[in-house]
Formats: sequence, C-alpha cells, structure tokens
Amino acid sequence: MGSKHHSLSQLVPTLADVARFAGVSTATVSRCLNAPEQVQEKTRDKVLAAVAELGYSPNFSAQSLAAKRTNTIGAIIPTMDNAIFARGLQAVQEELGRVGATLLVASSSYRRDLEADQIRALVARGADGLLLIGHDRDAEVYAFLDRRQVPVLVSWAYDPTQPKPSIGFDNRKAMRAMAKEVLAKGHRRIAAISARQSDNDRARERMAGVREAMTEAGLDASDLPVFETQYTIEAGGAAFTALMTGTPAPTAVICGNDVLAVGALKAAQTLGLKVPQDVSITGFDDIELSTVTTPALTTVHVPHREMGVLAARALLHMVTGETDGESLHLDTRLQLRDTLAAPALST
Amino acid sequence: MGSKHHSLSQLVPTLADVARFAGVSTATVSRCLNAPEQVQEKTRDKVLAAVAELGYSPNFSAQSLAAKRTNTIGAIIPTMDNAIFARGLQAVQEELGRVGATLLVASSSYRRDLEADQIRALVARGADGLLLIGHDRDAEVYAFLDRRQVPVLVSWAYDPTQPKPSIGFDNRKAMRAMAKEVLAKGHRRIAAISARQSDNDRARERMAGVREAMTEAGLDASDLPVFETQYTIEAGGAAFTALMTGTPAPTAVICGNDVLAVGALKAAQTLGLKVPQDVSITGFDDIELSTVTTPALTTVHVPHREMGVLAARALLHMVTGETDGESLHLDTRLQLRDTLAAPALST
DNA sequence: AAACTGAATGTAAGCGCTTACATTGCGTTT
DNA sequence: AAACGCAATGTAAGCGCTTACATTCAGTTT
Repeated sequence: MGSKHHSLSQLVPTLADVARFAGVSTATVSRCLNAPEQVQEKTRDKVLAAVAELGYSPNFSAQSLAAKRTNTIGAIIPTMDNAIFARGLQAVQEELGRVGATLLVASSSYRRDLEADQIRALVARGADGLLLIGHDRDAEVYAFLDRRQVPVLVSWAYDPTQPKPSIGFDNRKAMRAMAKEVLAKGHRRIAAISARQSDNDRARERMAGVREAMTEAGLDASDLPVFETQYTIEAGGAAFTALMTGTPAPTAVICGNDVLAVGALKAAQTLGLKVPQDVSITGFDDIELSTVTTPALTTVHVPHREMGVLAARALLHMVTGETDGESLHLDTRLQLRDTLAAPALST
Repeated sequence: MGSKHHSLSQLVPTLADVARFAGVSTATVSRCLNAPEQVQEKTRDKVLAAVAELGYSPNFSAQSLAAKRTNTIGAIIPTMDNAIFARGLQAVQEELGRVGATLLVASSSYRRDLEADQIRALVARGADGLLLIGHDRDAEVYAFLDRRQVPVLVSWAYDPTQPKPSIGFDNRKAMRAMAKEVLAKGHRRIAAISARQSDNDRARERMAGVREAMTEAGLDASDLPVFETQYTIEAGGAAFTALMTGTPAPTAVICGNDVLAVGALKAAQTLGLKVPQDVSITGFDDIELSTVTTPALTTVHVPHREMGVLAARALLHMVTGETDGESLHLDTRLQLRDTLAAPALST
C-alpha cells in the first residue's frame, strides 16, 4: 500500500546495480537486454540472473533519452466514444506489439485545435511516428511535424495527391457507390446527414460522393439537403427529425456514418415511420452497432482490421527509414441489410 | 515530407539553445517554464520570446528523467472494443487534463497475463499512478507495484476490504437489485450469462448478487444456470441460444453486461422469441448500445462519468502524497426499459 | 557607510541509460 | 613463439533536463 514518500527501503534497481551484482560493466548489461546475440551465453546467463534477482526493469525515460528513440507510435483519433476507430486501432496495436513497439492513443473530439495539441504532446513524448486520421490539418501542424522529422501516416482515408501518404479507402468513391445503390432503388428525394465538413475531409468526400452519384443519375446535386451535426446518436436523431419535417420529405436519408444512421433509425421509430417502408436510411463504417438495430442497418463496410494492420506495418517501415511511406488503397463494399428498399409509390 | 535521416538542417532546439539565445542560464529557462512566478517579468518575456522564436518544446524523456516524475497516469482497461469503459475514461482524461496531467491507456483483452504486462509497461514508462479495473490480480503484481511505490486506484468496483482503495459501485448489490426486480415480476426460472468469473471479481460479484436475491426470495440459488462466455455480442447470442434450448427454458435471462444482453436480444429475434413477452432479458452498464435496440434494454445504470471524475481526482491526490487513497462508494440504479416484464402465465 | 537581507539568477551535479571507441584475450596463422 | 584478427567486454562521454546550492545585487537597517 506503500505511500510514495519517505522510503528508506531499497530503491528501484538501476542498470548499474545489475552490472555490479553480475560483475560486469553497464555496457554488457545493456547489450544483454538489447542485443543479446552480441554477448556470450555464459555472461548473458549471469546478467539475466542478476536482472531477475534484483527485479530490474529499464527506465523508459533514460532509455529513450540516451537512444533518441522511444519505440512508440502515436495515434490520434477523433473519438473513443464509439467503435468506429476501435477495431482498426486494436489491429494497429497488435501489429506494433509483434515487434515490441507501443501504441500511444489520444483523441481529439473531432476538434482541430485539440488535435494539434495532442500532436504536439505526442511528439514531445517522443513518438517515433504518428498515425493520423484524414488529411485535413493546418499547414503549420504539418510544418511542425516536418521540422521535427516525425514520420506521419494518414489513415481512414486515401488520397495520394495529399502531402502525407495515406492507407485507407476512397471515401468519395465508397459513398458514391452507396448513393448509386439508393438511386437504383428508385429514390429521387434524397437527403443527407453529415459531420461538419469544414474540418473533415472524410465527411466532405463522402458528401461529394453522394452528389457525384446524383449528377450521374441526371439529378441536380445542388438540390441535396445536407444536415450537418455532431457524430452522436442523439444528434443524428435530431437531424433526421428536422429533415423529415421538411416539405417534401425525403424518401431516403444517407448518413455520414453508422452512429448518425442509428440515431436516425431511432428517430424514425419515434416519429412512427417504418423503415424501410416509409423511409430508407443508410450508414457508413459497418460497426457492430449497425447489426443490433431492428431493422439492421444497410451500410458501407470498411476493412478496419486490414487497414490497421497495413498502416502499422507501413509506419514501422517509415520510422526505420526503409521507406518514405507509400499510399495504399483498400476497397470498401456495400453491406446491404434491411434499412434500404424502394420508396413507396406516390406522393 | 522529411525523411528522418541525413539531416544537416537545424536540429530540434534544446533548453540550452533557448538559454543561449535569451542570454540567461538554463536554470532560468527551466524556471520560466515550470515555475514562472520565480522569475522576473522582464527575464521571463525575454525567455518566452526565445522559446517562441526557436520553436522550442521540452523533451519529455529528459524532463522526466531529471524530475523523476512524468505527470502521467496510466489506466488499463479490459477492452476498448465497446463503450463500457469509454465514457468513464473520457471523464478521467478530462479531469487529468485540467491539471496538465496526461492519461496513458492500455487494454488487456480481459486477460490477466496481458494486464500484468501492461502494468509493467506503464510503470516502466514512469506512470506516476495507475488506474485499474477491479481488484482481482495476482499477488505478485501487487508486490511489484508496492515495491515500485506506484499509487494504485481501483475503479468499476467498490470493496473497501481489498488491499487497494477503490472508487466505484458495489457490483453485487447492484446486480442483486436487478435480480430482485426480475423476481418481483414473477419470474422463477432464471438463467444468467456472465463473463468468466475466475479472473474477474466484477463478474463474480454480479453473479453472487443474483444468487443472493434468489435466496432472499426463497429460491435455491444453486439452481441458477450460468453460462460463462466472452464479452461479445456474438458470444452473448450463442449463450442465450444454448440457455433457451435447455429444458425447461428460463423465462428471464440476466446478463452480466449490456453487450451480452444485446447479443441475447438479437438471438431471441433469430429464435423467433418475442422480448419481453416470451422471455425477459436484462443488462448491466447502461451504455449507449442499450438504447438503440428494439425493444430498448432494461439494465443497471452505472454513473460512468462521475466515477471517472472522482477516480481521477483521487489518484492525483495519491500521486502527490496528499492521501493514501480512500475508497468511495457510488450508487447505481435500475434503468427500466422494455426488455423486462412479467412472465407469460403457464407452462 | 557598513552590514545585512532576500529575491533573482547562475553553476554544475546528476537522473539512468546507450554507444563509439578502447582494451582484452584467445584461437589462428606464419 | 611471435604476430595477427576478431569476438567479447569495458570505459566513459554524453542525451536534455531539474534542482540544490552558490552567487550576485538591490534595497534596508543600523
């Protein structure tokens, strides 16, 4: 229950303690731990015994100060509140773990200023590389990162024209496919619910995808009502309610992600609207949430795990300087479930 | 796009650079940053100007090596995959942020060995204090922590008889209340779905709560069928299916948490069972998931945010040595929604 | 004016590691 | 047996900070 203060007791053992105990130099102990093949088996055994005996474990700060390397990758995601990034990040973590690297995660609450703070914090902590979501970011943040020479990889997006490499999917294309599907069902009065587009390239691209599909179908894309709101279930519900009370009400509501879509679905129930008979709703991401609603959500499936694994590997290579980082495109696919159907005849 | 290697360019500025630039000593710069009131305004301005000019930011490793303090709290939660711990942890993070401390989060996948690894990793990284979920842990882990004199606070549980202080709720009492409610509705054939109890005091306590309620109601608690499985929707569904195909089938299934309950709910639909007419289902935690299902889940509400805030504050006090850590009990309450009703007459 | 304050600043010794370079010692070669 | 090469180990110089202690220098006091 040790109160942290007033310890006359044995302090935490250091490398030097181990060296003394084993009768070798500190260099040898360090090598035993970091490059065991460089030291003779006999010596190694002696040292490892001392390590075990004293309960030694290296001091991370000292280690990274001396080695100028932390073996740590930082990731900043918009939110931990829902599962959108959880699965992908889990994969990143596992992949990093394989090579002994650690993942430090921070969240920005979808706020640009907070993200910049977190980036600085992770860099100050010595992150060897950074995994960021989406490309949108102030130029000065990128300037800072370049100055510090921290490798950066973008994920959950794919756009090889951007300054930083990205491993992910094409948000616009993915959403366009969904919108085409909606249009193919015969919907003509479509509305959308999106996150704020100004700070968020992914949201922007998804909406652009919807508009492209409309244009291709010969509709006027500027007609598309888009309700911008936060990424929460409640907000999605409120947006849906607002949209449906407009005249004429849409027959399909395309949501920027599953969280919004689930909110819309709940709101539809509250409004007494049957989904998909009275109105169709679609999501994006295919998180677990989308399978538990009734009806289950039609959405865009994103290969979260695969994306995480590939991003982790790429970042690792960037950190070791093996590559400057190459962009990689992953495919999404439509996950058709029960919230999309042809519109009712009439009005 | 700076590749990390071969830079002849200006390196990252150090404290010494700032000192030189401002024409003061390194000690003064350090004080400007950490205890600005100790330095004269004129000097401070000069120094801060130099900091801004050079784009200086302190090296975290050096700082914590020298100060023997990282201003970092570590937390290890069983999973990031669902929202059970997300909201509470968000609150912890915000509360720590107020005083400039950082939260480092790791997850253990509900595995004792991995949790021990993570604990060691966080301690090696110099976490000033640790927030852990539940009391169950190998004695040697606690011994290690005591030896290192790292303050530890347990949350998501409350048991003042345990060696480490805890801030949370009484899992047994909370679940007993739910079970009493189920019994009060008239259910007599009850079954339960739980996480593995052997490694998990919270799961164990919850099941004990169910049994206590049964005993109080004059039933034989040893009759209670308990299906142990992982905390996933699928597993919950499988467990439910198994339970319902037993003879006689239970009229109410009490689940150890909302994730399991939602899985059970889905499985019920698949089996063609109406909830709550054919079978009642209850959850625990009251995460967002429980509001989006149809019918919405009856569950135990846990004050996640409050718990997070209080835990953060307590840990901060423990770290500064102001207290050894006092346990604190928070109340849960039943969140009655639509999945619990009286059993059908008959069989 | 000498002596004494105390606030502001400076000096320099580490913190616990890694690693370039130096040294040792043993098996080979000649 | 002298000379060499190379693997194994040791020596010691930092890494970029914090902080105990020393110094300086106004302003007070006597």
